[in-house]
Amino acid sequence: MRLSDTIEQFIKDMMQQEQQAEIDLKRNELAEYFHCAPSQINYVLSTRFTPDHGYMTSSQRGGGGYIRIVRIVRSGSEQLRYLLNERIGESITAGEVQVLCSQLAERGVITDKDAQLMAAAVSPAALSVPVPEAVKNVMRARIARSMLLCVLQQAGKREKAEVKPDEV
Amino acid sequence: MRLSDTIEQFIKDMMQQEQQAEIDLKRNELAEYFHCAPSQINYVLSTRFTPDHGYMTSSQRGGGGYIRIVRIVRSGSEQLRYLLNERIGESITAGEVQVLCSQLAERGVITDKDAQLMAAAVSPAALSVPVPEAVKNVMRARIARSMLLCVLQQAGKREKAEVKPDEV
DNA sequence: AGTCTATTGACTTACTTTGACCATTGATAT
DNA sequence: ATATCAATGGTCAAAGTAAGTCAATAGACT
Repeated sequence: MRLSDTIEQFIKDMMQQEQQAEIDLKRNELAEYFHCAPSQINYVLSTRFTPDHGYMTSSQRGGGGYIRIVRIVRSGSEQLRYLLNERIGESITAGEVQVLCSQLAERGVITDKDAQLMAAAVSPAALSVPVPEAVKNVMRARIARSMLLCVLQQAGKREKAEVKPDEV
Repeated sequence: MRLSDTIEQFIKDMMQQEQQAEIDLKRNELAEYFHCAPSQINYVLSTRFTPDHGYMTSSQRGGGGYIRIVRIVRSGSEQLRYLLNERIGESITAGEVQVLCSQLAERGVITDKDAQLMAAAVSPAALSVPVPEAVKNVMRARIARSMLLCVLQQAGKREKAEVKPDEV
């Protein structure tokens, strides 16, 4: 088995074992544990813990630094996943985003307010900068995806909070 | 946990506990208490108690000197207007937007979720397109303004519905 | 052989902590 | 009044810590 696979499994086991959808790692410690270059950890993250794989990562440098991996809960709305994986492609218009968000609101996946907020983020006014329209639409796709991913991740947190209310 | 974070929390707890929007500290005493260099206190102030974080600081040197930290108090709509008209200019970074949104959430102007949503809209991932960083920051300013305007309008609607006249 | 995946290491960027030196203030002595 | 001094706080750059990037190299699998 390749090292990358081992590290991937190690991290997943860790999350499994701790019943956590979120885990903090020390890049250097992990690297030392597996006797590899620290950047190997980044490789594993970027090839196996991406949003497409159902994970999001963030990190902090400097003293007390860390790498945080969050698993996006798999039970999110079907519609949301469809939008993320298929509907929104490389490029999308402001009008399309607006329609999609309204639909999400109608189905109760997000609030009306958030639908408006997301539409505002990709509105023509928001991107009024001398950049070709084609590029703007690529940005709209990324902005929309980034926000929907955020919603999906929050859905996971809420679920957990509701399922395990005491335990605090 | 980092020393900086510990000191930050210590100061906030102190203000919380005294129910005060204002507190006076002795730099040297604090530093001694935490066994650190006095300038560490300045570091904490300049990275965690800035106007963006909702605080202002002043100080006096010499015998009987002190450091004063004041929590800025503004109503939700005042805060939104301040951000729209003064704070967000032509250009802003992703990090700054993130701090400002957290602050709005902390003050209950928006939810934590919406703060994350807005931060996601201007995150590096959302704008990962081959465009100069300077241009991206101009776009961030416009996107943020567009979203905050949206929040302000929504707040206005609710106010009307709940019959809360001026305050704006 | 050629291509895709994995590994490594040199270099870069980000955040924190410390310390040497500077500036200001109030009290005290002349 | 003025000079001096002790008690504060401020600044800034260096050192320390930890993660990110990227391109060269190495393996693995057609």
